Amino acid sequence: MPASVPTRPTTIFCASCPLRTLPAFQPVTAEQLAFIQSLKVAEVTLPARATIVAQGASADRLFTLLSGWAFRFKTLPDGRRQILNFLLPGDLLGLQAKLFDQTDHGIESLSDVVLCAFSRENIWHIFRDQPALAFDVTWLGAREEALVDDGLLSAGRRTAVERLAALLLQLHGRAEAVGLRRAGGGVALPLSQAHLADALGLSAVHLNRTMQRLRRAGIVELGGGVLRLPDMKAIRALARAVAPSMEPRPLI
Amino acid sequence: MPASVPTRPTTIFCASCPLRTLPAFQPVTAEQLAFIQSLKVAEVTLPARATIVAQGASADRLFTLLSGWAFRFKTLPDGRRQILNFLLPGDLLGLQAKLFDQTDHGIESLSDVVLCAFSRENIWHIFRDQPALAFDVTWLGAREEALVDDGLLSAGRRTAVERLAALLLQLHGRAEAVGLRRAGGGVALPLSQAHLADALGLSAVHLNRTMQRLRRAGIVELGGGVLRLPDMKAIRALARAVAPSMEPRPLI
DNA sequence: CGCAATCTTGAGGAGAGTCAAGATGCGTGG
DNA sequence: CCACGCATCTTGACTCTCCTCAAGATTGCG
Repeated sequence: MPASVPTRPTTIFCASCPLRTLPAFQPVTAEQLAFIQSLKVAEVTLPARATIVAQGASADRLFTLLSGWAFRFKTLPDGRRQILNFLLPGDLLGLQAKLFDQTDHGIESLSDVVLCAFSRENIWHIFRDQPALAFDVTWLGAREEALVDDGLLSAGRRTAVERLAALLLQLHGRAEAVGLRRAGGGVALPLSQAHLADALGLSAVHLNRTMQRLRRAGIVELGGGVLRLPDMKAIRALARAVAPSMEPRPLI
Repeated sequence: MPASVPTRPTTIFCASCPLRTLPAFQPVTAEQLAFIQSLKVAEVTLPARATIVAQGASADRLFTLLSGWAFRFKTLPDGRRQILNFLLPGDLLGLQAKLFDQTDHGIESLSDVVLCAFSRENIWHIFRDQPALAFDVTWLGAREEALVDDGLLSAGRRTAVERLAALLLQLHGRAEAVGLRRAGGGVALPLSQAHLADALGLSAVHLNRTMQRLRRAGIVELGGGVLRLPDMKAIRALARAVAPSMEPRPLI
């Protein structure tokens, strides 16, 4: 896994950003769009399993995930790993790393990813020149915290089945919102069971058994990188989750 | 527990805010100080165990905790509760509630608290008129997320002893930083064991037994609302925690 | 002085972890 | 085209951490 991030020249213009056409994202003014374009210093393509931000490293850049999946994680000295949350297209990466000069978590790609890179100084320009966009940065940070909050509720107080149901439900909804719906009614989900286990605070073995319970109950179909939830009502009841708000969100 | 928040006129001027004298907080310019003062619409005093923000409610205000302790939490429909993080003087409350128009977590006081209240619109004024302060708001939000990240690492991957050690270490450090040091070398800690259990994803019974292990090992002394950590080296090793950065932080 | 919340202790059980082995799938190269 | 190797998934057996239920001891406070 390369610790440094190769770059190549920008190839996608924000004005024709494929994400912006999705209803999940708020519209922006022409001026804001031009500003965002001016922030973008590079486009970065990485394969699956690449280190995007190393744990403990200082990040010199901030990214928006254009396509693909990634996750934030922490590891303890003896190797135990906790996945903090998953990152999907449109999500902001490295805000903490940027603000604190050092991260105590890493970010790794799950699939091939394309990232829009913003330089360190540019972040400050947002706050200075574009208060509405600065507000959006804060909003995206708060949304990420809300995801981690839910993960903590899961790890702390939900049973294994509830945790898995809640996570699959969340990922299904998020993937759908960014246009990852598949023909058969499912969504692409490039996670191994080991990833799910590390996200939920379970062992891989126990996660596997829990998954089979949901499968045999006809609530989850997962295989070949595709997730289908045939019984949304049942899985929502299991997760004891409230339907997440589907309001359009900012995209920077 | 009152769901609404009584107010009384402002009595403490930001210029003479007792928190600002602490080295834990960044200095501000006279102009910023005046701006912050202009944001403050009220000062709120609440007793222990009061609801500051109800779970599921929309928050019309943002607060800075001036004195006392509070915590953010989520509950499942059947009553299981997870404490997300603890709030100490200088911390910002209700940012998520403000940004999302509705919270799925509640905030409750642990001790008598005094809050500085900012109105909903004023938050926007910060972004429009004071980019440096807006940046600080984002910073405080990211810091809160870092705390939740650590809580998730604990709940997901640390053993009961490690979790407790990590939390007590964190709270000890934070309390010290805001001047809650006591004569005997400890810090005030107004938490019941039930609170610690709910923060760590443990049952109250198991937390009690875990606490006794740390006590008998001479690593923790907790009683009468005072926490002492006689063997910092041992508890840090147990928690497998890195020493948190002690850089001055923003105060709004 | 007495109630209520909190803390403590015991006993038994269940959920989840560990260890270990085998099955399945897949990309690569001979 | 098949064989090999590696990663992932699956299953079984056993263990142990942590939970639940239940009863008592302490403490603080009106």
